[in-house]
Amino acid sequence: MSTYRVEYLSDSLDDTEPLPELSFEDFLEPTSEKSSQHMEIDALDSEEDDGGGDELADPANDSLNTPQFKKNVVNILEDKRLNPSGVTVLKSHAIKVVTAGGTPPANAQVTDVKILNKFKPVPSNTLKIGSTTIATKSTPGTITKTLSNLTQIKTKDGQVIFVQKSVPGTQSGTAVAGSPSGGIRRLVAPSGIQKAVLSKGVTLASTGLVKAAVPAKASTPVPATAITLKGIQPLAGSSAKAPLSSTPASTSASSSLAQPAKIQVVRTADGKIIKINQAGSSLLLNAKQGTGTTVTPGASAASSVKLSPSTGNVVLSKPVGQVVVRTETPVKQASGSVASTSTTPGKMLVQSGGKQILVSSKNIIKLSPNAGATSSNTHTTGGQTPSASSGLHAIQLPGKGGVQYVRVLTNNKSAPATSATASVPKTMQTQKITVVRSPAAKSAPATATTTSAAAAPAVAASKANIAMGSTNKIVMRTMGGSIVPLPSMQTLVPKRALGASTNASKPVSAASSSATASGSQESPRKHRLTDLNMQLKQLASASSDASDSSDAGPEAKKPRYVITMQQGSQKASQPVQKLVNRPANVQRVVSSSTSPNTPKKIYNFVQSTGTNGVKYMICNSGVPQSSTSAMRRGYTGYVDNKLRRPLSISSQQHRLKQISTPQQSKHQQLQAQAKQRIRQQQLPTEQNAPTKVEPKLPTLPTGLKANAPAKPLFDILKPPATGAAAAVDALGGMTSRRKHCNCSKSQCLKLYCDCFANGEFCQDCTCKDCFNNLDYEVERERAIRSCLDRNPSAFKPKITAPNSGDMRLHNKGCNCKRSGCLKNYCECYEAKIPCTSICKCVGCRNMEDRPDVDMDSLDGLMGAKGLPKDKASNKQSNENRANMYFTDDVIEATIMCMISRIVMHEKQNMPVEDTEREVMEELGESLNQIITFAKKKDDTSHLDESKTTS
DNA sequence: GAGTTTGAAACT
DNA sequence: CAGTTTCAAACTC
Repeated sequence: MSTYRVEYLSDSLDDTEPLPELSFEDFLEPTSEKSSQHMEIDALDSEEDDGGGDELADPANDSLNTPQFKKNVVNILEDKRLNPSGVTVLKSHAIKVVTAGGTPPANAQVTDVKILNKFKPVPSNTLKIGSTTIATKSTPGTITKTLSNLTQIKTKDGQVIFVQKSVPGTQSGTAVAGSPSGGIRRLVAPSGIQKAVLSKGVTLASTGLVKAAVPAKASTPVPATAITLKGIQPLAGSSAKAPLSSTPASTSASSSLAQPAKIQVVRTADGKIIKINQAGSSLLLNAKQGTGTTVTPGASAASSVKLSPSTGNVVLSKPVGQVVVRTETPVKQASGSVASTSTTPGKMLVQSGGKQILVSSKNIIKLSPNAGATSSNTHTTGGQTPSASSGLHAIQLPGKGGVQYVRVLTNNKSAPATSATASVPKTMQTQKITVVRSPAAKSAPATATTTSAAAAPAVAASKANIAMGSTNKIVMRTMGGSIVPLPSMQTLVPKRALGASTNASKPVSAASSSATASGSQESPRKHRLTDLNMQLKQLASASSDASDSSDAGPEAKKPRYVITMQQGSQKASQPVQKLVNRPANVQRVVSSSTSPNTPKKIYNFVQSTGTNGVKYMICNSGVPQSSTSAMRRGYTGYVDNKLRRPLSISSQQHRLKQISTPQQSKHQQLQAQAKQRIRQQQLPTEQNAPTKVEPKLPTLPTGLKANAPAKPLFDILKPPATGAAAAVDALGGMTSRRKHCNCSKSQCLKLYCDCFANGEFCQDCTCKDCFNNLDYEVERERAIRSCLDRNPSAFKPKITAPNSGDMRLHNKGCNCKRSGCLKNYCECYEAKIPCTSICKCVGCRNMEDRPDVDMDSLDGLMGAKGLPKDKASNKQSNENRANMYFTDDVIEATIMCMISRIVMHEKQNMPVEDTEREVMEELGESLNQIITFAKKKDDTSHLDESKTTS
């Protein structure tokens, strides 16, 4: 397929990759109808389906290691936590609107309108349209007067900008300043106002024209008069253009355009289509760059829109229609959902063809399912609005939404421009907006989170996310320059034992007592980690390779701190222009070990796409593995191997493939490369036959590895194959799977097979008729799916710690009858955990206090020694104590401190080594503080207790 | 290494 | 959900 499908964070995407496709469904408000509608759309567009469409509906499939591209999801800034102060605008999404006519100051006056999902804060330089502040603090200009709904802002340099303020209950707050009369609206960028960013917007070509239709009156379906806005300047554009002649008399006083607008609004011959080409930095609507998705200036609509039905994504293969900015008088919709010309107050309605996108919240663009319900525009297929057929989109700027401009490309292709829209009655037409990341804006993808347009739930979730304010979110910029949202503490805390908290706690535990194995690390986190890892794989910087554990050899034994983080997104604080992608998402920070004796620890900063919103994962590995014996069914050491599940792997692989191989044509190539990689892996393994230890971390599907320039997190985390270190699992300190499977009848496609169960490809196994390899990926995927059908949790870890600090427990419990749970037949025993009440075993002897059972770790730190069945109740107190000091705030603060260091160093272009060192130092300091505090607290509490007792 | 035992997974 | 079968690892010799 020509279009890229992005399932994961766009950060990982190459700069050259187009922005993820957006479907209108993505913008729709979560409604029960969506799914159905979506499905319909998919069906309609099935021809364009990449073949992955069937998977869309099945969330579980995400985990599958399927070559298919399931989701055409564009993640846009979802789940991102923005730095309040930081500029969250993605450069790629940013569109600069330069008003014409102004006297260009030295600096090109570019007004950026930001439509950021969940991005609340607008940088000082940014102009908020809508209720939000228009004039940034930097702008010297002041609001001189207000015309009706328009506010005239005079910039310091004398430029005047008219901004229509949102009127409560109305769709005011138009980003575009216009003459009150409804004539030409001219945006004059105040000097202070720097940029208008369209997060999901349509790309404006440098030369492209932006046509603004100003309906004579609100609710007029068809803009009575189209107004062409000149002066839209691509980010890169420098030349200013004179205001369009077509524009009605502009009342706006702003005579001076900022600078010669590079962005040109081109009106097509018929006047319907406006092409906007982006000069280098501008956004492209089409997923593929250079495929004609970009709107080329000129009459002919250059951009094509593709609809990817299967995924629900519609790629706009057809020429991009005009972008019409309509400033309609607010009209209330009968139903909020239905897009009519009138938009609900505070909402922005974007109309394209017969489709409308309603931007309900500031950052949300919603497509009203019922295009034609109220507004005539909705169904106008080409007829009424020439643009409809041509893909003309009207954009209404709501009031306070803060969303200013939206580029919308109609999907002409998938649905015949006119007929399709009309034919599809009430179901919203699944036009999809392909947002192409501008080359300049590399970081944008990072912020965008992918959501499967096809999957209704996913859409809803995405919407929900979008709807949600980003206020709570914290976005940290990683060293790579990517924005890394911090996990919500809710997500982190509960499982912090595994995640960041685990890491944080580890040092403490080590200091206070014996280092506790983080064997309880939960699979979910690992999944996220793996997913992220996979996603980030391609981004890994070559430079970081040096620190790669795989290569480390001797280094592996050293205490190691690995910090992986995504890169590529712009810094939150930095202006859009400065955003630069960095190749490596995952970076490992090898701490100059403060103490050589400290256990190896790997910290991973990972942004996960998990629904829970966990963005960061900090995994501590390197806990001395206590268990040397391989565990049956893949349970080894502290962490069962099943943490590494095909689910995550598959999904990762899948995603990676999608990312790395935007085009399926590359798939085979990837496979070939992957195979070669496998061979290469095998070779060393064989050479190292004595240990014959596989890395505990699930071997990544080869396909995933193919494109990754840098090693994925897994690879990074992998202990060196050589030496005892090899046996240590980075994540859990587990020994790697000691044996290879010997399956003879299951073809290694059932959970009988440890390899399969662990999400690994068979490698160096003695199995027969093995299908657990890339050669039979289809079968493998089918098997995975089958397993998931039977048991959605089939690939989830069997042994987890319910809570941080909890002892690991078998989720299902064993069912032993004859072994007394004292042989490795017993999964509990094999995992070296005592049986619990969950178990159905008979004659269980796998109780507490078994010397051979390793119950250390946090439990040990807390004084908990194992958790027998009857003592499960005691866990709580221990947990409480464990959590006492590692509160969410503490953890988050620690993480933030570390990240802040990274950010700071990055800004200062400091050497990575220094950054690593300081980050580790920061961590150490934080831990020391925590420990100190904890000690004081304990002392105090003891004193209090003694007093009380006395 | 062959055979047995065992219990999870798969199936009915 | 329970019973049975299948399966591969664990175990024994």
